[in-house]
Amino acid sequence: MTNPLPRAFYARSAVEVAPDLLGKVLVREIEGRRLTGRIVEVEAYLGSEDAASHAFRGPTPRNRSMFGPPGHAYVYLIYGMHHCLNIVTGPEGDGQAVLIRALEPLEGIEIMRARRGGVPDRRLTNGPGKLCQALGIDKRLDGHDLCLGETLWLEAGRPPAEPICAGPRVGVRGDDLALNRPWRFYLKGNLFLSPTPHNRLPCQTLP
DNA sequence: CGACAGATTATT
DNA sequence: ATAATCTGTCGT
Repeated sequence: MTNPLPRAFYARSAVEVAPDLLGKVLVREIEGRRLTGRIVEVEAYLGSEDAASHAFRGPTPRNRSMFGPPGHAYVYLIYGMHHCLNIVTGPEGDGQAVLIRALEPLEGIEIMRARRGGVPDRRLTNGPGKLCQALGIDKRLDGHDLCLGETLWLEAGRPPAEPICAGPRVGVRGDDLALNRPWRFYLKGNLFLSPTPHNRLPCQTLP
């Protein structure tokens, strides 16, 4: 039996859901094998009010799942070669989502190593494109319902012991407001964070 | 329709 | 620093 997080968990603002996703377990079932990782870094994106969001200018063929119901996956191809996994949140039609930026590998590490070409374990899932490659996530999963408990879903984990930090989002462009919003959330000091310079900057610790 | 930037990564 | 090369946006 699987125990996916319920739709109600996702039916809130991305800015609320994002920090709550830290410590949750992402489960990918592929050919009967479980590949899982603990979520350690995320970024929240809103819709028409967030100049850094794919949803800022409204629906397109690529981002249409962002405008669907919460609790579904939004998977897109970036730079023509890497996939990124988002979790759709908020009310349907709003275009909110949370980007999963880094995982701490839990189960299926052997398979992740094979999929990632034998890089050191520290680099298996420490970036949005890397974790998709490690878990075999691509556009076929775009629009997938995460509340079914099939193929791809999320489960509750132990509440994180590490403090939660918030800072500016990585690699985004937009107006000053979008650049400065502290909507990147991560577990302080975790070894599997993405290799961004922000890791070394002082962070605002959430209560 | 052509140019170009991009929620990235591995390599030079 | 740069290449890999898919999408969307903006300008001609």
